[in-house]
Amino acid sequence: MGWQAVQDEVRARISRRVWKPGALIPHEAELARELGCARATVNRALRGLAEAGLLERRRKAGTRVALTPFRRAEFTIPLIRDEIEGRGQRFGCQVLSRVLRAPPPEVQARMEGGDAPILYLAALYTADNAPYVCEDRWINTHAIPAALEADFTAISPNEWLVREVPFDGGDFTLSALAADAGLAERLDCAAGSGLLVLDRRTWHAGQVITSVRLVFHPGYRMHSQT
Amino acid sequence: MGWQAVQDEVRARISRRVWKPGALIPHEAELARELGCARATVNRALRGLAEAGLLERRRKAGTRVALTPFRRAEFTIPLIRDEIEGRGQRFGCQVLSRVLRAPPPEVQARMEGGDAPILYLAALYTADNAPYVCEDRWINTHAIPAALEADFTAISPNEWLVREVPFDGGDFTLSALAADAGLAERLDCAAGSGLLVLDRRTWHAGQVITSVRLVFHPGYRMHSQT
DNA sequence: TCCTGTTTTATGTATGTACATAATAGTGAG
DNA sequence: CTCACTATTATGTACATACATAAAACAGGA
Repeated sequence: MGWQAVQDEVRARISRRVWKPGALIPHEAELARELGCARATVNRALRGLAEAGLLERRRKAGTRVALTPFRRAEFTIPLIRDEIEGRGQRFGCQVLSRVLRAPPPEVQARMEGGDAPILYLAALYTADNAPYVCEDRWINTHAIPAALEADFTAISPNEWLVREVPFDGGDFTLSALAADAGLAERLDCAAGSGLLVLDRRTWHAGQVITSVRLVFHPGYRMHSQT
Repeated sequence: MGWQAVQDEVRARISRRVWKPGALIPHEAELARELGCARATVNRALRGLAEAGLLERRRKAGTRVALTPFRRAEFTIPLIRDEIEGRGQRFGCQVLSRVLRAPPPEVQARMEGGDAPILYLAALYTADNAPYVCEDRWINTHAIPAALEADFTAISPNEWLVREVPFDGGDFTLSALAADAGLAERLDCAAGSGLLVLDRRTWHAGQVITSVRLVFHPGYRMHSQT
């Protein structure tokens, strides 16, 4: 029995409630004997299920079925160009604004960089010329001076950064917003529409490289499976 | 060198661009020799980084640094009670409605169950008596007849289902909505507020068990890190 | 040139063994 | 009874070895 088969068997037993939520399951050595494989194989299978949140494991205490499984969800952050072209539509990007300016207080807080002027970019991404998502981006020009020279009409800010700048992590939040007059115009939608908002920060070597807010067109959805 | 140390070393080399995006990295056996450990250890480390999206691996072709890392994001679906009590607020749940009725077409499509009447529940979750999130839930009573007898005043629908019903997967979408008059009243907010919406489906044995829409109070945010 | 079948190679998986580690369970002294 | 120490035990990790598998690279023939 390979580790995938062991996983399937364990999943099935949990699903059929042979092993109930919160219950202790047999230890690795016993499962290995029962299923006719090495303990390493069982370990591989159970470790995977624990990472998926289906099991909870502790040394000596053993392995038990999670009380609330499927709480962890994974989704892939959209690469806007791929998302649009993947549906057979034509991708477009217009840079609406590009200035050096002092960030507003909430951006200062997010970027932890004080009130020195940094690069601000406003862009609109379109699918078949229809507004798809608008982007407000702040770039830490102290960490990335090259951003001052980059030509963001030839390549989108996001693609330039991904290509040119190393980074090693980030965080983001999802929220909702009602379209004010300015957003309604940029996204060509009714004022007051509910809009999905993604705020993202990207890090490298302990510094915030860039902070970006994406406001999606009305009706946009993010999907995920568990 | 343990597998964690190997991971750290590889992360560092990617971060410092010793290995650039898209580039091939040395194969496992060579890394094992260089770092002074067994191939299995290197395999464990690299497999983890590939799962995290930092590397791309293919048999025979080798391992290369991902062009767009950090596209995968994981977050934990909130357990409403925990989320509220975790902030030191008082959790509350009122069931506003509970009827057997034919689901509207979009719910029929989501539940793949036709137009036979099923159980509909509307509830409001509160934090310190302030509306926190409102829930519209449909329960497949053919799969879960016990739901017809359950007392959802003593326990929230969500908690009852998690406790009583086995399930083995689900999916969800995140979107945004402008509050209409009804939602504004339920959530005690201004009509037209932008609201975050989570639509979730839960499966067991090939059937949709329950479909639920959560509409969060204005200003609600979901967080994640990569 | 193009197709086809063969070789080569890097990753993927399985196994037995050994030891490390964390945390429970048990023991004994006070 | 309580505290401190010890033994036990299930998981965690490391390693050497072996074989499986996918896919690129190569060779040979039409």
